[in-house]
Amino acid sequence: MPATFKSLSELLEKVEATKKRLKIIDQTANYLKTLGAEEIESATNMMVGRAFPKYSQKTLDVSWSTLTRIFERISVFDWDLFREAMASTGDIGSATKTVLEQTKPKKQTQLTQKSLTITEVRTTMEAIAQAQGSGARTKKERLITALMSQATPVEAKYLVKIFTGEMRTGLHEGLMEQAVAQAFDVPLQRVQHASMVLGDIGEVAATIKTQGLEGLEKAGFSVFRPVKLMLAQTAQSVNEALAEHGGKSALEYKYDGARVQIHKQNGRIEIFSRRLTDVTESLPEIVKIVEQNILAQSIIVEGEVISLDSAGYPIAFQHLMRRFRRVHGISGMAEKIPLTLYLFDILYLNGESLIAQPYIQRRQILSQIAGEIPLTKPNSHRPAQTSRRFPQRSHRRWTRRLDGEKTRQPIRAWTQGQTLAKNQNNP
DNA sequence: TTTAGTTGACC
DNA sequence: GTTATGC
DNA sequence: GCATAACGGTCAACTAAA
Repeated sequence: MPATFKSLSELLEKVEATKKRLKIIDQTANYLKTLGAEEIESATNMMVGRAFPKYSQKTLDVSWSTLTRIFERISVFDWDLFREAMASTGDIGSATKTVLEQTKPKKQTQLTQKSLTITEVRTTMEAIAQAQGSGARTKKERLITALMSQATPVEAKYLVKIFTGEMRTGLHEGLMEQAVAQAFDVPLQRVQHASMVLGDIGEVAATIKTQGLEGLEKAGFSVFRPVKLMLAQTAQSVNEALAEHGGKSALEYKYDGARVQIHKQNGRIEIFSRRLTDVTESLPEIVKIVEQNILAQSIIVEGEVISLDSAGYPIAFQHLMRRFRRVHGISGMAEKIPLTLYLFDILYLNGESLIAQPYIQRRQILSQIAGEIPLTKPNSHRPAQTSRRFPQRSHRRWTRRLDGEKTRQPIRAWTQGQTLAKNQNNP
């Protein structure tokens, strides 16, 4: 029997009620066990506040403003009560529930009405994401209205939370990985690895559900499926970071640009942003650079895209931003704001994952396959001198805006000081 | 055709 | 990206 | 101590309204 959205809402109510992480994991794990193969990916993503898998390019394009109009239409929305509830909980979803509980809907809801299933909610959300072009707003609103009028106040609360992307239940992706591991009695490390290479924890849950531990062990990088990135952590000082690494550290300059993940196979190239958005179309010259330089058959590399002005200095980040996600006037802007790529890591090469390889090894392989593409500049000092010699503060300088006006704001320049990425696989 | 409002995304 | 907060 | 939630500033796309 398909799981109801009500069951998911009730689980999240229990999760929200506690701050104890072990309890959250326990309750979530027990709930995951009750789900079927066809709904577990949707449910898992909804629980962590996503309508779709992390790697998915779909967006709902719905937020609080749209929801407000809808609630005004389907019920007598008590704004004083809403404000009061917002003040006490600070949570839009909770406030919505409070209001809906105390207001009578305009339309009579049938007591015998069949309750929403998780799969139905996903299907409607697909349709909402699909609605584009003229009349899209109306269509989205109609679909949301249909969903909301079938929902109880508690369900509406979590629909709102998913729409706005603000869950505030304490059940975040890290805990969900633990819950999945516990529910299916598989090693946490396996789950975490699969979550990284598959780019989505919901997909991991579905894989285990249908293929068991065996399926999990088979999970590996797949070209054109964006990978969950390893994020850097900041330290108070260079010495603190060096200590964290336990003796062996590599230092590189961190460029104030945009991080990209580049996939290539059989001549096809795709570029993803930090949040796994496909930005290939916006960056034609980066595609060209990769095409001309990286000859490997299949590859996943990471780099930083920055823009240099005519004098060879990097421009301020806000100018660079105008290139990303742009779909109009790309070639014109490409002339005004030309982009440069610096590579800093390689995750996958010709069918082999490289993340278990030490940093030195990966860097070596990267330099061999990069062609003329520069790598991020490494530190060249000896360890004893590192702390003293490596730049620890931003270089500040004046820059010119693209329109020629001189800006008064100093910008973060070429070197931003040390940032030492703690590599979970190779500390 | 222009302007305003909304949304999402990057650091 | 930075800062605040709760285990 | 650690991980995450919550926040800020800026920009472009998109749809609806003027």
